[in-house]
Amino acid sequence: MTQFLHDRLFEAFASALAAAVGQPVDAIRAQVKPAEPEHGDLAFPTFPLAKQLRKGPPAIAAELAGKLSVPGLQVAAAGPYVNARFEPRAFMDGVLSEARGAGVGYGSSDTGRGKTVVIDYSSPNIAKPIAFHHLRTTLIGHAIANLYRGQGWQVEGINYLGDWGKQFGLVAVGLQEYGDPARRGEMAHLVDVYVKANARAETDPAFDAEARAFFRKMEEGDPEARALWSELRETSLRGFQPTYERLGIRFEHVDGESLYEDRMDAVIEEIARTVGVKESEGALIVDLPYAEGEPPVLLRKADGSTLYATRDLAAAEDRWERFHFDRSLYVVARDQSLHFAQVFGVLKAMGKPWADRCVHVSFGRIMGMSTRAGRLVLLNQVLDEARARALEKVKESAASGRIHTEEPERLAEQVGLGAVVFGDLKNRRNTDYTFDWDEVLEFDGHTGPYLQYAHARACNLLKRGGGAPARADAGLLTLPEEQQLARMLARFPVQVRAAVEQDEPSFVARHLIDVAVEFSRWYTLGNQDRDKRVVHETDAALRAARLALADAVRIVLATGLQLLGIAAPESM
RNA sequence: GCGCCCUUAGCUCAGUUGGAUAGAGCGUCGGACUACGAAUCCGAAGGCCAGAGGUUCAAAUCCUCUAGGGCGCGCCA
Repeated sequence: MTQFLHDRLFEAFASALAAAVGQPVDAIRAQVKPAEPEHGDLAFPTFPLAKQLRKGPPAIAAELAGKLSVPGLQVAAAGPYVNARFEPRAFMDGVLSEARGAGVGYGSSDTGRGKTVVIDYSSPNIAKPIAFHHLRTTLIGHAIANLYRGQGWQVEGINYLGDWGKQFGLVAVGLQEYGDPARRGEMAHLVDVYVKANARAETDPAFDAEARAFFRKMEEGDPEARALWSELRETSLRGFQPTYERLGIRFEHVDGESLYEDRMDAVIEEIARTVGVKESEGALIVDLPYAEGEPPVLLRKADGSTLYATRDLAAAEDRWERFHFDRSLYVVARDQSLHFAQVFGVLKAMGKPWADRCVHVSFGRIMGMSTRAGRLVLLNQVLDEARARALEKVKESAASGRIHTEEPERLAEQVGLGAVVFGDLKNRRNTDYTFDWDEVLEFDGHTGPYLQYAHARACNLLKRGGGAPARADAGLLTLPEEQQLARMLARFPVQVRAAVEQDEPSFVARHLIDVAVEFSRWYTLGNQDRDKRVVHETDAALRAARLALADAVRIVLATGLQLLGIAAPESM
């Protein structure tokens, strides 16, 4: 567990404190906090001890600080706190060798070796519009998959298509009414028809009944209905593919609810046998005692067709049989938390020992989406707009001679998507965040392009300085900015681990900002003071040391961006 | 009506699971480039952490209530 430099120093401090206090390390560990920068790196408040020892916190802190002697740490009391500062030279040396020794991928570990995680993400409903809000499950799921892979997990990413259900009936029936034969193979056309059919069904019960009838025919295996279903599914999949490609997403599996149509009876039978089902108002339900007042789970409608809860139950079992997972994640909007509580509750009631390995990784809504003429904003529109805006910037930079690029279009794509992707992932996944077209496409401030820019500058420094030095004297890096930067670099693996543990990519996103801020500050010192330039003009040893630090920054930024699914161009 | 989640600077969000004077971006105002790349950096103004109680040595953080908002609640997914 204590594999990274920061972990080792933390543990050393905690165990020394534990010994001095005479308490178990576990209890002490929870008390050790990050310190305010001016006080060092780690802090231990003595208030809880004060009560037990009946002494004042400052006295205890002073006494403890006097007792502690830990290699690599400078321990000092400050009021009621015992603070530890990482011994600068050794710490800097440790950070540089750890990060540069690991290279891109720094922060990875093998803690997940032999373990399997199933991740259900993106999972669009076929024949429904792919709007901007699909971005969240897609990007969060992708980042989580990358994070688990980095810790050695076997990742089974599943794009679980909503390719079964009444909406197909709606589109099928809608095609007769609103379809344009010439546009039959177009995804946009399907969306068009779906939107119209959906609106029609709201007010026209006869139309709605037709759609239901069509879906029932699908379930019964009617060849004509199945042929149309198959065609619509193909059209949709073709329509999604370019979006996944530009985001760099590939799924291990593309499944669909349709996969389980012939397992419905078996699942219902098993539930009937283990949990018990009953009929209510013509429908088949399972009434769980798990929570008073919670609504029952519907397994089968009065007309005999099944519901998505039934299919999710079958899917969960299937995933267990296929992967014997240690965790099974469902990256789905929080709107559906009741649904997953029900599905997991049924699995538990069925006696599935793996039921508690299933986790609903929920995320909040994107508010205020109906900007621009009250229409749904399509995902590709946003990505295209981002690329177009980035292209303007790229052209400006090229015109002013700041960059040279052979492929401005490609760079614009990388930067534009970087802005959109980071704009989403920087938010904690559970917050409902407000969509603001201008903010998502913003390239100034702490954004995706800010990280990419910092990375490009680090790359450029290495280019100017003749590459990353093989050896460097860490003792020469004595500027406060350099120390602060080293701190941020050392915390990167800790943040990555936390991100995996809590399925929270924003931890990585926000930490990268901290790294880039410290790097930019350090870098800019050289504008005023040539002696503080990274590529020092006269002192070769200092230049090597600073280039080594820039190299470590480059590694952390590249690694973090890769985890988030954002490109890291070397020049921009 | 019942359940879940929110409310922190003008706006958008952090706040390491209870610890030191509450932080950042945008916006506003003022500075720094014939450049180790200004998509950058520095400074300033801006907060009764929705409100009221409570627990604690210590509360933005935990508990209760109130107000405001979002979402869900058997034949959609």
